[in-house]
Order: sequence, then structure tokens, then C-alpha cells
Amino acid sequence: MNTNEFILAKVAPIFNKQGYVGTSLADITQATGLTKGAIYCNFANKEDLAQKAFELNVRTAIYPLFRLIATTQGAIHKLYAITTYQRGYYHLVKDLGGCPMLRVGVDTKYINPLLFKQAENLSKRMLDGLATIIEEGKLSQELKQDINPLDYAKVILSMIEGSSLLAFTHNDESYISKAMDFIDNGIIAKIKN
Amino acid sequence: MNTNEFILAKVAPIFNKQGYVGTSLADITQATGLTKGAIYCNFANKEDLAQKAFELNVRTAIYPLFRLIATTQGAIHKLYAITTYQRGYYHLVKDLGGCPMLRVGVDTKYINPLLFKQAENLSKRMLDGLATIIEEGKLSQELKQDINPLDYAKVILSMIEGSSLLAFTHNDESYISKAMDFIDNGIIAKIKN
DNA sequence: ATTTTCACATACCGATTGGTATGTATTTGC
DNA sequence: GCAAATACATACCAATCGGTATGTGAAAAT
Repeated sequence: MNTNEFILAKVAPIFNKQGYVGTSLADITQATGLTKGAIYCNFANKEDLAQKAFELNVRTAIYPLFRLIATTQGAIHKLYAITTYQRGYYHLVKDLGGCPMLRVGVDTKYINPLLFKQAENLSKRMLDGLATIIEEGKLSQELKQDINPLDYAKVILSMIEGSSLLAFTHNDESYISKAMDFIDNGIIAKIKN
Repeated sequence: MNTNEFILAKVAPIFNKQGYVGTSLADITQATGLTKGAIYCNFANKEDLAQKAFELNVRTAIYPLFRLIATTQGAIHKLYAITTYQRGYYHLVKDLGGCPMLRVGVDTKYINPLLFKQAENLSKRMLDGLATIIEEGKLSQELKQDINPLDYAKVILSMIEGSSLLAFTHNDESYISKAMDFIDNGIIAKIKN
């Protein structure tokens, strides 16, 4: 692991916990044990570091889900894979301080447009991915024909993000497990053919 | 409107948009047209101002819902009143920059414990309120007996908060309307007796 | 009418902010 | 083996941070 990766590994959770403006260069030098010279030798500025830290957080928290979906066959199996993944999400992102997409989405909208755009794009990719799975489920006759993929994608993603928020607000992962139970039994099971 | 209320009215949306650390005294004096002398004459410090601003945001965004629930009779009607209220939520909190509970819940957990506690308590009150409504619906035979009030409260609240987050991330209130459609038709209608 | 109080403005404070210029030691290229 | 480049530390910068002490004019109290 080179210095660049070392800094990111140390700093990414701090940005996710304290936010963009809430994380100072002093926090960064203290957490890494390095000086500002080392930081600015590896990153252009604070914003560059924040963006790369966000990328790392997304890679650890969300990309595994994308890979899981990609390697799972069938719409129904993909949907269950999502809820299964999400059931472990609390512990997965516990040390990170919660969902990075959620954090950046609310934190940077009015103070850091570039970083916000990244979170926005990621959120859109998740929505599109969900809608595509449901669409493919309709085509393969796995799912009923009278459902609107985009509408269901919005509902499921809302439950995923909302339950993650509440789980970390109350330090209680049951918000996630109960929400996933409902998606399994109250949504997926109901739209199955 | 006295100076105290004037300052809060001007500053509350800024705190909700930019966050606690993201809002500086300079932002506050600029938005109000007043000087720091006036601010510190009316509020003890920045944290005091932030807490009162949060209270005001909650009064405008969430307390009307509490009053609506209190004046609505019957569990089913109360539940539909919630989704109806939520359908107007996007426009209600548009100028505020989104849901204040959501904002403070993610923003202050690691940087302002007092303010976070307020958001945590509010979130808990909403959950308890929801669970109580469902519990009363079971007692009055309006709702089925085989449902767990707290579990359903967690699911519904997750959808409310998650859809609010996504609506403001994408400037698209359909996240809320689609989620409320689902709560109406996919949850309330299904647990009705 | 005089004094006191109140509400705000002005001016200033030390500390911290993100960022940079320079110094230095190590490694790399030839 | 010497020069150049790299990687980091040190020292410093103007600007901004939250907060305070003092100044001032108007209103309220006596």
C-alpha cells in the first residue's frame, strides 16, 4: 500500500463521519501521522482528497453489491441478493459511519456541487440498476406484467436508504432487517409470477 | 416579529441547507443584514442558534403532521392522513432544503451530540407515534391482528425518510408520491380488516 | 429631565482554516 | 558516483473562524 492509498484509507471514514466541511486538514494530518506536505504531494487539494475518499467509501460499501448483482442470474435471485446484501450493510459500513451515498447526498448539495454530483450519479445508477432488474424480470416472465419497474425501483431504493438512515440514527440495525423482510415478503413475493 | 424571530426565520433555512459547520457567522450576519453584536445579543452562541433554528424547522416541517394526526379520528384515517401530508412535503420543505430531521440526523452525529440528540428524539417520537396508531388500529379492529405495529412503523418511516432523501437528491418529488402510493395500496390496504 | 437600561454596531481577539514556498533526505537515472 | 527527481517535513501565509469588549443611540424608567 503506497502513501496515497494509506492516506485515503485513514481519511475516508473521517470524511464520512464528519462531513466535508467538518473534516479539517488538521484532522487529516493527525489521523495519518503525516504532515501537510505529504498530503498536498499526493492530492491536489482538500476537495480532490474528499472525492477520492468518497470513491473509496463507495468501493467498499456499494460496489460489492454491484458485483453481486452482476454475478447473480435471474431477476428474482438478483432482487433477493440485494436484500441479503443489505442485511449485512449495517456491519459493513459501521466503521465508516453509515452509507456514503446518503452522507454525501445530504451533506454536499449546497456546498460542494462536484462531490454532490458524484453521489447523485451513484444514486441514479442504483435506481436504474433496480429498474433494469425488474424490467428483465418482466421479460423473462419471472415477474408480473402489470407492474411499473421504475416505480418499484423508487420504492425499494427509498426503503433501502431510509432504513439505513434510521439504523445509524438509532444504532439499531433492526430498521434494516425489518425493511428487508418487508421487501422480501411484501414486495418481491407479491410481484412474483 | 421581534429580532429573535427575525434572525431565526432568516437563518433556519441556511443551517438546513449548509449544515452546522457549513454555516458560518458571516453567513448569518449577511443573511440577516445584522452584525455579530445583534446575533450574540439574542443567542448565546452558534450552537444555541443552531438548536433554535432546528426547532423552527421542525415546527414548520413536521409539527403540522403531528397536529393533523391528533385531529384525525381512527387509525386508518390517521395513516392515510400521514401519506396525504407527505405528498405535499416536497413543496413544504423545498425552501428549507429538505427534511430537517434527515439533515441533522446525518450531519451532527459525530460533531454536535446535543443537536443530534434532538433529531434522534424527534425520529423516535415519529416511530412511536406510528406504532401507536397501528396498535390502536388493531385494538379497534380496523387493522388485522397478525401484524407487528413496531415492525410496520419502522418500514413506513423508512419509506418516508428514504423517499424524502431521494426526492431532494434528484429534485424529483415523484420519489415521494410513488412511495406514498405504495404505502396506501401496498401496506395500509393490505393490513386493513 | 435625568438616568438607566436595552439593542444593536464597531472593533478587535486568539485560534484555526486551507494552502504554499522552501528545506531536506532519499531514491532514481545515467 | 554524480545529478536529477521524488517524497516528505518545516515554516509560513492571508483569510476566516467563533467569540468578546467596547461604543452608541434610542427607548424606558424614575
